[in-house]
Amino acid sequence: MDEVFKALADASRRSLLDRLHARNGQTLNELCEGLAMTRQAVTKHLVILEDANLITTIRHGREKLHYLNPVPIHQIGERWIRKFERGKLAALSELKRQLEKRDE
Amino acid sequence: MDEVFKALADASRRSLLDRLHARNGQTLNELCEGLAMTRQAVTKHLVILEDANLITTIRHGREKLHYLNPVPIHQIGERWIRKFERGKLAALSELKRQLEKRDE
DNA sequence: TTGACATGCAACCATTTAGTTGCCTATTAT
DNA sequence: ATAATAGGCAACTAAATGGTTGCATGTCAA
Repeated sequence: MDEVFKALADASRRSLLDRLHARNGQTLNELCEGLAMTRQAVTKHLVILEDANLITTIRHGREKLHYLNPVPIHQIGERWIRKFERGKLAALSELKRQLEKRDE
Repeated sequence: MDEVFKALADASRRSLLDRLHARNGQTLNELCEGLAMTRQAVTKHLVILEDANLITTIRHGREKLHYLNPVPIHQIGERWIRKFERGKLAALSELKRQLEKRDE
């Protein structure tokens, strides 16, 4: 879980996930196109994404295809985000109450 | 948005958010209790969380109370997580198809 | 079979990050 | 008034991070 959060912390990596979301199964070179970064830098990002299980790769001859794995993202939504959303309204009204109390 | 992802990338900071979720409105010293970290380290984490708008603070005499702001977390769920969940089933079946194709 | 293409590996570098220590300031309680 | 308490500021450090360059390897096409 920590690996996933760390992987998502970088804007370049999130953008790579966006690209794969737009078109799944791209090669390394395809993912490099238009980025202000060397191929090796992109490779490193992809390795981090793969270690976090956010993408899966398949060698196809001399090319490597990258596929999005949406499961970890979903899990973050389920196990983390939702927990905070449950208490959302309660937390906000509590905050409001305290803010008003400050001016007494 | 980037600030929020960066803020969430650290396990200590996520744990601080958890603590506030369990009990809102804690002081700095309360948040330090039981942590293997100096008070100053915790302060730094709290500043990062505050800059990312994940918490709000109120000075109350000589103490500083910390309140959770669930809005940015909710936004990540809305603007980011959900986007990937939409294509989830499609992506998985596509992945399955490709994995099977590999063995041809 | 040989050249071009797609990717991998490793060493190196600058910056950011997470943490520390030491000292200072403001508020409260005795 | 003064001691204890709650927190703030700044300088420093070690390790992690994001990037580079140079070279090596494996695969495909002419």
